[in-house]
Amino acid sequence: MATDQRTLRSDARRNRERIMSASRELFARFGPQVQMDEIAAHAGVGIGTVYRHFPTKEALLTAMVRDRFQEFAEIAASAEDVLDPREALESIIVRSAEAVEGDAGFQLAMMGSSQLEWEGIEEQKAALAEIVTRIIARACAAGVVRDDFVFEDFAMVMCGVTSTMYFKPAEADWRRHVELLLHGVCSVTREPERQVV
Amino acid sequence: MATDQRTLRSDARRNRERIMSASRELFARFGPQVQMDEIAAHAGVGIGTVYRHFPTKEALLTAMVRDRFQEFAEIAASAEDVLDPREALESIIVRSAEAVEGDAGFQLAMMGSSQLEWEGIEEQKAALAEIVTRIIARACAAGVVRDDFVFEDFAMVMCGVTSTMYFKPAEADWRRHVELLLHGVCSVTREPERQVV
DNA sequence: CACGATACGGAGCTAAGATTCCGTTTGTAG
DNA sequence: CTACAAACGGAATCTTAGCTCCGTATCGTG
Repeated sequence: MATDQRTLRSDARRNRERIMSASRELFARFGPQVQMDEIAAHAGVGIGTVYRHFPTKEALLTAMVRDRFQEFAEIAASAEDVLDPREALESIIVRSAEAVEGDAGFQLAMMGSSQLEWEGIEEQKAALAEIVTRIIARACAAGVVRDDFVFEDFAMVMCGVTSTMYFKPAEADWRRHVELLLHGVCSVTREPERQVV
Repeated sequence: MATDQRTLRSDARRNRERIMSASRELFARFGPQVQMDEIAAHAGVGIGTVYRHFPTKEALLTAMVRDRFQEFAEIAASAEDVLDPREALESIIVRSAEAVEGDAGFQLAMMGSSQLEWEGIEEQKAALAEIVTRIIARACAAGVVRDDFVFEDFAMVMCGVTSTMYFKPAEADWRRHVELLLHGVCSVTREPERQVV
C-alpha cells in the first residue's frame, strides 16, 4: 500500500504484519467499531505506527475486507467443481456463509456490500458474480431450482442469512435459515432427511 | 413518561407531541444516527426542551420503538382473523414486513430486537410471540407448513427479510425474498402463479 | 562504526455529538 | 393582574474517537 513490500525496512514489515493480524482478529470479533488504539495495543505497536501503514481507519478496514473478499472468490471458484448442479448451488451458499461465520466485520461488509464502494473490491465482486451466475444457470438448466432464480436473489439471500449470524435473533442457527430458504417454509413434502452439504 | 399527561402544562404537552412526531419521522428516514439537534430543529423546539421530555437519546428511541411495536402487535392480532391457515401465516409475515417498510429505525430495531433489552417492550414481544405461535400451530395442524416450523423461525426469517429492506443488496425487493422463503429456492414445482397476499 | 533515512511512540489536537446549566419566558392558580 | 412554578432556548461543557506532530529510536549502507 504505502511502498513496495520489499523496499520496506525489516521492522516496518514486521509491524505491518502485526497490525494486519491484530485488526483481522479485532474486526472479526467486534466489528468496525473497534478503536484504533485498541488495534495498536493489540498489535503491540504505537498508534502512530498504525497510521503510518494505513492513513485512515477506513483504509485499514478496506484492506481487511479486500483480503476476505479474495478468499471468498476463491471459495466460489472451488464450489464450481462440484458435479451435481443442485449440490453446487447449495455448496456455494453454505460455503459462503461459512466463510463469513465468526467474523462480525465481514458480516457487516457482506450485508452492506452493495452500498459500500470500497476501492479494489469491484474486481472480486465481479468475479464472484460471474461464477455464481454460471452455477445458477447450470442448476436451472438441470431443473433443480426454480427457473427464475438469478444472481441478485443469491445476493439477497446471503444478506438475509448473514443477518441471522450478526443479529442472532432468538439464538437462531443460520444453517436452519439456509434450509428454510432452499426448501421453503411451505414445503410439507420434505425429502427424506436431505442434509445441507 | 416524565409526569402525568394531564398535569402537563399546555405548551409542554404541545411540544412533547411535536418532538415525538419529529423523531418518528427522522428516525424512520435516517435511522438512529439522526442527531438530537436535528430532531429539536425539526420539531421547532430548543435542544433543552427535547431533553426535558426525554432524559437521553436512548429514552427517545425507546419511546419510538415501543410505539411501533405496539402497532406491530395489533397487526399480528388482526392477522389471526384470516380464516385460511396458510394465508394467515403468509399474511402475518407480509404484514409485519409492510409495517417495517420505510422505517429505517424500526428495521434496525427489528433486526436487533433480540439483543436490545428495551424497557417496556418485553410485554409486546411476548404478546406477539403468543399470537404468532398460535398461527403457526394452526398452519402446521392443517399440514400446509413444514411441521417443524416454530416461532423462532419466524423471528429469524423476519430478521432476514428486514435486512433486505435495510441494506438493499442489488436493489432487491423484499417481497421476492418472502416468496423465496415461503416456497423455497429449490421448488421447481411452482403453483400456478400464487400471489403472496 | 557512523550517519542519514526510515520508522516508531504516544501526548495532544480536533471534530462531532450528546448532555447540562442557567437566565429568560410563559402558563395558570388565586 | 400577580406571582411563581413550570418550561423554554441554546450557548457552553464533556466525552469520545480519529488523527497529527515531532522528538526519539532503529535499520542498513558505505
